[in-house]
Amino acid sequence: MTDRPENQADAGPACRYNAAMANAIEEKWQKLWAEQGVFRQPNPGEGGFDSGKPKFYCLDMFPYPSGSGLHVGHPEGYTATDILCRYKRMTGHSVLHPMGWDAFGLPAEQHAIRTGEHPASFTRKTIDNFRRQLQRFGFSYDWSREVATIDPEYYRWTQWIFLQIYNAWYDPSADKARPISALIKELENGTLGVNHAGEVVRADSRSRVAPAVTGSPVGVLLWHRLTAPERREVIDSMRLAYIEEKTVNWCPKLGTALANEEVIDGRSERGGFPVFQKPLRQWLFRITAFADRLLRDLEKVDWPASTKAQQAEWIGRSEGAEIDFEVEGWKGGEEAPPFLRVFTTRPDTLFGATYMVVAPEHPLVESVLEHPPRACDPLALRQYAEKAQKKSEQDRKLDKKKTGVFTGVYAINPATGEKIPVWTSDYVVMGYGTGAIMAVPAHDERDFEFASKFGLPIVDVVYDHARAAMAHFAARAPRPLTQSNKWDAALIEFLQQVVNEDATPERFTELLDAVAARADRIVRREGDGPHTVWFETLRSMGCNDWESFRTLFAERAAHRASAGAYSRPGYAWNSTNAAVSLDGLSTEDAKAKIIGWIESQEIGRGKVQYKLRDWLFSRQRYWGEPFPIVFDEDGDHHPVGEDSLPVELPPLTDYEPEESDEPRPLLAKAGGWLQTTAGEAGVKGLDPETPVTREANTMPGLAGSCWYYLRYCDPKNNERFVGKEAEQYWLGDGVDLYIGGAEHAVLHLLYARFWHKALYDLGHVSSEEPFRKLFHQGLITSFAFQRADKSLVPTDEVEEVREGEFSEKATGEPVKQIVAKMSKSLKNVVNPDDVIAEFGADTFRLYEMYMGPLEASKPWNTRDIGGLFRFCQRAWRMLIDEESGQPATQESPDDEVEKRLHRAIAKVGEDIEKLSFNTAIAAMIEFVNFASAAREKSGVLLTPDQGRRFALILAPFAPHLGEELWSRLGGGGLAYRALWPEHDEALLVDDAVEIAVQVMGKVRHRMTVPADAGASQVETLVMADSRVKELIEGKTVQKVIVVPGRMVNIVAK
RNA sequence: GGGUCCGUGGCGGAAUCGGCAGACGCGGCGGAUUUAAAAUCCGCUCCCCGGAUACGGGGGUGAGGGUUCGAGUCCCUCCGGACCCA
Repeated sequence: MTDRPENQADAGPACRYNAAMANAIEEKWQKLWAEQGVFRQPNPGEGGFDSGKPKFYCLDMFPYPSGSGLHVGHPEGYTATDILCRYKRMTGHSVLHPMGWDAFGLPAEQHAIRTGEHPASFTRKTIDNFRRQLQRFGFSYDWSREVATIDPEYYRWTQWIFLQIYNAWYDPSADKARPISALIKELENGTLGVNHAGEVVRADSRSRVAPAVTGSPVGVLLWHRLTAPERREVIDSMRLAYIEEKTVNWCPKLGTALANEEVIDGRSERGGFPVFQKPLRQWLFRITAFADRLLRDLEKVDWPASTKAQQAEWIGRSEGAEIDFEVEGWKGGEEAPPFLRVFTTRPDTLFGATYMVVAPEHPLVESVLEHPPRACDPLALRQYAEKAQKKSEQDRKLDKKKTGVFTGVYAINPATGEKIPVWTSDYVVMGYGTGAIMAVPAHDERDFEFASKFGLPIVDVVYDHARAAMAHFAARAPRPLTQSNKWDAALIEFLQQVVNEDATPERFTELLDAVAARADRIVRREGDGPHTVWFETLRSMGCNDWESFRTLFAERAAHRASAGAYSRPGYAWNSTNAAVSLDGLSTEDAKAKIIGWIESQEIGRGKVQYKLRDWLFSRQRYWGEPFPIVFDEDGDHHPVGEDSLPVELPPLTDYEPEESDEPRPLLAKAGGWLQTTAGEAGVKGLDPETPVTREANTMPGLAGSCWYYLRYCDPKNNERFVGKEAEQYWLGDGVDLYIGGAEHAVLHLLYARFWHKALYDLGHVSSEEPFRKLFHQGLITSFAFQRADKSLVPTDEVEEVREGEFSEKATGEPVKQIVAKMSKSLKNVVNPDDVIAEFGADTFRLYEMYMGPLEASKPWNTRDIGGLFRFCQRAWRMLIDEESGQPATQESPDDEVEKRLHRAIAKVGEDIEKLSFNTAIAAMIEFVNFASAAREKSGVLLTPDQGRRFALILAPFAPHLGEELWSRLGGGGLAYRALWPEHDEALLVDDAVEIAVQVMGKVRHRMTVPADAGASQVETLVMADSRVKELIEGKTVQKVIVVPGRMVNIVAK
């Protein structure tokens, strides 16, 4: 920046608003606000609380205090909420506007490994730096409510919430979480029973579905007959927080499990070390029990449509069916009945299931290996199954090259009665559905690839609109249409009819008859638009003559011919047996019909399935919340008593993960802490001397952020995670406005909603949804430069040759200016501290809000900041004499200035409510421009009162400048505490308005008419105008449309 | 491949319900101030044609079509981009 504006120089008048002054007044007011504690918002029951005011809870997303400090993206959302909060206070609200730190996480731990500095001390420093940076912006956070997830007094309650969830189960009949104690009671009194599979069932329920290969016969077992360990197992399996052996990506070198995104080609993203699949006992949250409510309740919240859509997509509700396929040629064990159960979202394609696939881990594979049928190659099968274990689930699903082995077993397709082979392949995984699928290669991409590779039949059972029509034509076209050499022209006539009418298959025969009736008039019209497209389609399917076309559909091979599966909805085809026919039905109707048939045959049932998985809650890290759980010598888990919380993190001497084949969390290094007694750990119900081992995993990063908005309501409470009264007051109907980035659209928001609902069910919070209104600020991007070959050039290697034209300094080659994310490599990262030093925080705030709509992603352009700095300067000059620093005002108000001021007040207030800050600022600029011009032309000044009112509407945006102007103009107290100025509606409208006069929709003339004139009066005035008469001379006026206050349109020919 | 959203001057962007397209800012051009520059202030600035004053005409919101007295805004097709999911 060589040509930086000289706003720092002390040249110019003594009292001009420049960077030095901006920084001085900003620091002055920040000090004063802090000294007077003006940002503190009391809770109900505390001194200074005003119960007469409506509440407004405005929340910023919990920042992670990274070592590199704030970037320009942080203050965007924070400035928006600050403006709104300041405005809400001025309009008489009690405003809760807190800030805190989501401070656990890997970076501090990695820093500890490098430097040996304790993650806590490092994190404290980054927090202090973040807080300093935020305070420099003048944000009005109530810092007395500051919380950090790493404070033992905070994570004490994170652990407490874990225990609430641990001690709860999901009661499907009540559709809510209830305490485990209630479950035990109902098992005791026989309302609930336990079946042989160890599942809790209603005592009176009877399953009509035949048992599957994986299940056991159903029968109700009385709770009282179970042994104590059996009972314990049943209870533990019902908890909302439960332990399960889960396969993870284990990296021995790093000594930790990795998320799927951290594994690339079987190696760790960091370091490139090999990663293996390893079963690990881990904690999971049963979020799937809440799937339906999490989906349903999206309707209750005011959130961006895209975010709702993403959550719904993530939850992934699909209505499908569970179907049992009879298995032949396989002598399973006594206990294993000869059925293969599958779940499918497309039961309507049942007729097209030409083979089945089971996961390599499926019990059928093991059974087959014990008694191999004749067609089975046991050696190959065993090898394949073992190899599959080593691949990650992600790789298995995505791998383009399909592999698999035939099990030698056949199943019967219940719809067609055909024998279909059962294969095993790693593209089917055990974790989803039943671990077995019916493969419909014509309508599923992966099945298609598999079938193509292994030569399995591919049979069409669904067609899109056009292919359905082709199939109809192939089967039913009368001879006159097909015998001539114009069969393709006739087909195209028919297709045109079908498409034009958007006809469903029911109408096909009728349309075909109509085409046949004029068979002699059909000509081939290749070369004219739509016809050509159809001809090309036919050729691409390899249909060069009538016979090949007819055969294609007769053999149900249209999808095979076009070398791709058709997986979208369409019309069922080729789906008829003696008992049921789906032909011609839309996919939706076909699903309903086939499910009805399946249920009537007692071979399956309709079933709702979710994509959502339970939340894996264990991490093998150090820098996270410890679990309030210990294990006894039998390996059974026990909760730490609530009065013994928090379970604090033990100090470690080093944070280096152990290189090991055996997954071992970092905390296992703290031997003295790990091995303890029940008494010392505070476990109830065990002999205090019982030796126990603490849970050495820690909670994941998203745990602390699941409830911070609750703690803010009552951050110092040490009796409860949040006081009841405070929670009800601030959160009775949820957070009023939650602003943060769209990158948290799924996980954080979904997990927080899940915790909130669990707490609601258990009676700890009063609302069902935590965040009533959500808003995402857009990304702040930056300009970057692109060479002709699309490679990017760092910003400092580019110069502007002419307006809007840039070239690379080294080569002189022209480069294109594009918008890209800020990145260190592109040298286009902006540091807020630098910008503040050069222009002040007020200018920074104004600039970010003026860039464009809050929700839009927009490029940072340093050049533009000067405009907002000049606005501050002009606003200052409008009211303050630049030489003396004294107010430059006059005694009596100018009418026009007063009118414009009212308009600005009204517009700014409205726009703040709409979060339309860019247009609010534009309105203030317009006012300042008007006042400057008035002074220039006629020496008119504002009165002190007008100046003060302007200072008040400026204050939410540029709080320091607002405060300074307010005080210099004699405002009493702080602008921060003042009331928003009133405006007079009567002054918002002019007596006369200029309207446009259109003739045939084109603006031809402008006229000034009274603002309150009615439509007929306006029409009379307009039609009497001489210019209008001129314009319509020689024409007949057919109609005159009057939009009062805007325009008149004369329809004349 | 699917979902969500978006295409308006040289740039960022305005434009309630379908009613004067381009508010406001940047940049650019011209002027004032200055020894000079910076800073500051004032004026002009969608494109084209004619008149050269305060005017008149034509075109124009990614492309093409449609609905309407009237479309940046609504509908259809296409092209391009962003984000999310796969």
